[in-house]
Amino acid sequence: MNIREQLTTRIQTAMTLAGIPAECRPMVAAAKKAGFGDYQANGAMGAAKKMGSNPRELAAKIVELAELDDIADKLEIAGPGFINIHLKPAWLAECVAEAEQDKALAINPAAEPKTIVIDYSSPNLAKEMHVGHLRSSIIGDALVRILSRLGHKVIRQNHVGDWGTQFGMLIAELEETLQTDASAAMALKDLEVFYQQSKAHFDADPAFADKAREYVVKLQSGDANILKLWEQFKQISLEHSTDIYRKLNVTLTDADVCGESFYNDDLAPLLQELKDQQLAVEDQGAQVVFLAELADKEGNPSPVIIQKKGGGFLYATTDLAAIRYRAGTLGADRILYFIDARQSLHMQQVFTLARKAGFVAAEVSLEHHPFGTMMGADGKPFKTRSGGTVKLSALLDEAVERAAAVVTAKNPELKGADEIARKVGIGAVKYADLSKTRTNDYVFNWDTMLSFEGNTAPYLQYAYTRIQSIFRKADIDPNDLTGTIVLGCEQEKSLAIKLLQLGEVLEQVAQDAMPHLLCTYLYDLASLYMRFYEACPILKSDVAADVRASRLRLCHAVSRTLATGLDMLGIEVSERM
RNA sequence: GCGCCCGUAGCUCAGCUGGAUAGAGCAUCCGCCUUCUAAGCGGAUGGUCGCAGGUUCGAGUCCUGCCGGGCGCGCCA
Repeated sequence: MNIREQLTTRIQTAMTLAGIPAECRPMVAAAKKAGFGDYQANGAMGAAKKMGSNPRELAAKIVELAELDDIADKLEIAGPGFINIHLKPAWLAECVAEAEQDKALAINPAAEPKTIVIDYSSPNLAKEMHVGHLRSSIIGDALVRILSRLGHKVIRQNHVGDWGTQFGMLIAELEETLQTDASAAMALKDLEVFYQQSKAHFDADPAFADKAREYVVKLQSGDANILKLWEQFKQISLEHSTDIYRKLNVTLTDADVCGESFYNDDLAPLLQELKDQQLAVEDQGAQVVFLAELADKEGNPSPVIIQKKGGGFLYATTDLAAIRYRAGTLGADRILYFIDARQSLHMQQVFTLARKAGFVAAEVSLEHHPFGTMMGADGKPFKTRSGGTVKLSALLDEAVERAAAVVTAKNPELKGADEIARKVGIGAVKYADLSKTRTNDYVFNWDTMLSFEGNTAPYLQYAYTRIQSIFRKADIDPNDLTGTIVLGCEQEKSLAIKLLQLGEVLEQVAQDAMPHLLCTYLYDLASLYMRFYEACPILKSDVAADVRASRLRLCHAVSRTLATGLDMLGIEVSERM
């Protein structure tokens, strides 16, 4: 089901019959205003310009030739040559009825299913997850869910930081702690504290610092004892992350972890290949690739350091190994990176070099989908009151607490309030982020996100429960509804059209990795439902049985669409709230 | 210095391949509960789309310059 696609096909045909060149698109879009019909085709004006003819006359010709009798009531020409399309309520009703019954809500699966690798979350295991990991985790996970539902093969890659010099220090500290403390789990209960403790130890005690450095070397050379400690550390740190993912309702599991250490053995051969291709050259003792593709105005090429003076590798090296693995071994058609906008240059370098070195074929799409910084109310990066980094676990706990306060204040007798507060609180945090344009910075505000007014998760969740309440009241199973859907009034028709647009929206979200478009869609849908709810009684005694049945099916289509849409954003709904 | 991103209502944000009178929510004001959850709905007020040019039938959207803000720019990741 895709109204826009159907209209596009048919109007394109009419345009061809009218002698319009094929490169002129029909430009079909949902109507921008209530008075302009349901959909509009704006292609006549562009075509007329190209052909040097009169746009209104051309529009008239297209209207005359277009075969839309089965789906449209009338086509009108307005302004300089807009074609306004009024869809047939009976046809819309049929389509909605089909979607309401269909397991997949009549969403068209992707025409060509692809293998899509998604790199997201990727915390540093040396430390606790903090707010800086929030956006990548939830935006990336939303795309995982959406692309999966469209029928793509999605491979999650949690590129965790589990390697590097800091691990020498941490392992040395862990070893010492284990001599007095019984368990590693206890010692690493608070990763942040442990990190600071080791750092202080490292700075204060030269002997310890030497040991830390020695352990880095031992780790890299594969010393069994050191590796065992490292594994232990990794394991416990990963459990922290997994806890966060569960709390956040993010689908990542241990199976998706493919961290920096995974590529260790590949780094030296990779460098050798770059040297063999004469891409990497020695410069000031380091191995560097100069990319003319990213040169500045004066023609100075952009340098990428592949190997440090001392022989160590950098994250560019690891990222190159990773991208080659993803394109090659994993067989990706698209590789999506959900990484902070500040790393744009780095990503561009990696992409450019990966192509140049032949690590990634031209057909494979490499996409950095950057996002902005999370800001506090003061417009500066979000921090604790004392200026520290906000831990993700603390943030999520606070979200649930605040949601509990709001929920119990509104509805003191609510049963299962804890579970509902969890869904509302976590949903609010995620939705606040997902609903903003990804590339912009956004202002984090508890009151706004937990409000039941406006474009928020609680508003959408409430719309869903309101519908469930109707089904309870009527004592019916919404899956067993029968009867014909009839779109008798404007509110019902607008609602039906919106319901049928889910597929269009998902297609665009899948293409541009912009989940806020889905949020906007769901908010529009919920708003239209609320209007319908006010205007169209369902269970009242004076409502005829057939009207009641029709409206119940509409309700069901809306509740399924809301639940499915929110699920694709990783947000849960409740039967009551 | 160079590069990338951003600048839309008092605040938070939309605005899709250039399209019709630039839209929501909050806040402010006015209405609507003997009626399916008023956690809602309807209405009003509020704009030199940072500034100046340009491209064209048409620019918030594309191009150039400027102003203002953020971020990045070879041995951290």
